[in-house]
Amino acid sequence: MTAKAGAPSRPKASGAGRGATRQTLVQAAIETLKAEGFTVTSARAIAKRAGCNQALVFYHFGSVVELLLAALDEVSARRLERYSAAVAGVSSPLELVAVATEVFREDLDNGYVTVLAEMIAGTSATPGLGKEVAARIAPWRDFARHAIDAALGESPLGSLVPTDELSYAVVALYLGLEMLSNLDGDRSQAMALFDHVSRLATLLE
Amino acid sequence: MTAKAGAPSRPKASGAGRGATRQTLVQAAIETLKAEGFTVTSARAIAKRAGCNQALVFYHFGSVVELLLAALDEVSARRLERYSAAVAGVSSPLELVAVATEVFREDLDNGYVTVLAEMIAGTSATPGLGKEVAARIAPWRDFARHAIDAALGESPLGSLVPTDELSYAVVALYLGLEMLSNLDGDRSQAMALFDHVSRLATLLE
DNA sequence: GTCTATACTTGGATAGAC
DNA sequence: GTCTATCCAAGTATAGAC
Repeated sequence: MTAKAGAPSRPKASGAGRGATRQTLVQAAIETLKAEGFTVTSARAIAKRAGCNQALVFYHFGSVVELLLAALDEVSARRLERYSAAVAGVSSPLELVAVATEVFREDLDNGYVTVLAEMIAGTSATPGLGKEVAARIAPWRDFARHAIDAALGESPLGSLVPTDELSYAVVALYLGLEMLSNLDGDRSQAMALFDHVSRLATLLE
Repeated sequence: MTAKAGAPSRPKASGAGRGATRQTLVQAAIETLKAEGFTVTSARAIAKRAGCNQALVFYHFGSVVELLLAALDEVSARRLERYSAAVAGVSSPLELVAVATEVFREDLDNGYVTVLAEMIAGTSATPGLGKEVAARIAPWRDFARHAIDAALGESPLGSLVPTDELSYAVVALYLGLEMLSNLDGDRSQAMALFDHVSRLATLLE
């Protein structure tokens, strides 16, 4: 076998191929979703941002929705990587809250969760999309559970609050806070909340 | 002056007029948003459900977005009325959680919060829509704060957790839970969470 | 106040040249 | 693999008859 990495003469409808144009389209899809929203994110809009032709969307991904799912995959992967790094040294609730506050700010600045929110928005428009999006959120919850376990450790709080349900609530709350903050462009309310939770965590130490 | 209730010879672009067709259109808009989602909720789709002509949307509301905002107004008013009635006799955290569980189930069954979620979704597509939607969420938060105040009463918990920030978190969490539950059509996770919060509230009594 | 008809725009998707 | 050209469907919005 040669070292050639499998020339995609017949490209798959989905998956994270490494072709240059593919990656450009995925990145352009992310930026369009963030800047314009689901309803405006058409094949033409994405292609324009990517500096290529509209037909390439269908050649590489088969449909616009497939490209959008690839974009969500990409964002999700990037964020999980970042979260994992940020949470690596955490061993107390106070530290975890500090990290959560920081990544929340990052997500808001970069519009990462907006991508997810827009995909959720489009869910009811496309049959079967809901299941796909839900599958891409599952790892976030797993991650949250893991981080909470690590932070609570042997503390008595761990038995009082089952991390299973707590992690689900955390993901829901995180999503809701991002959406509300985006709505009126005012993050101060969410930040005040993080602040207070941080103070509560201090009391626990 | 006659008893005639102000014949709308020149209809306003917004507002909750009482004309029969207006109300029919608003109701149809709500149902279309719930069943089809923001992206599919066009003037044509709404009119079809209302059993009238597409042009009437523009005659009565000026644009599709204005009609959608009127629909959100209507849903918000209905839900607040229902919430207020349900929460009237509540005087303890345990009772409040029970009521919250019940209205959450109702909202999910009837797709009320879906309407809000879809509007939030469409926010990035229409400039200025975000501010309008945010203004319509504000009363929900006021209501939550009021209900929490009433349930916590003089309890020491009231001073530990500022209801100002707690009410914001509750609205965000509620929104996030509805969205996640809708995504995969599985409400059991959210229900398990309500269950556990209820058990925690019991411990407080 | 409600309808039909229509002008105009945008988007998904495909065919075929290069 | 990328482009041009094109078809077709659907949407917003308006004009004008009734």
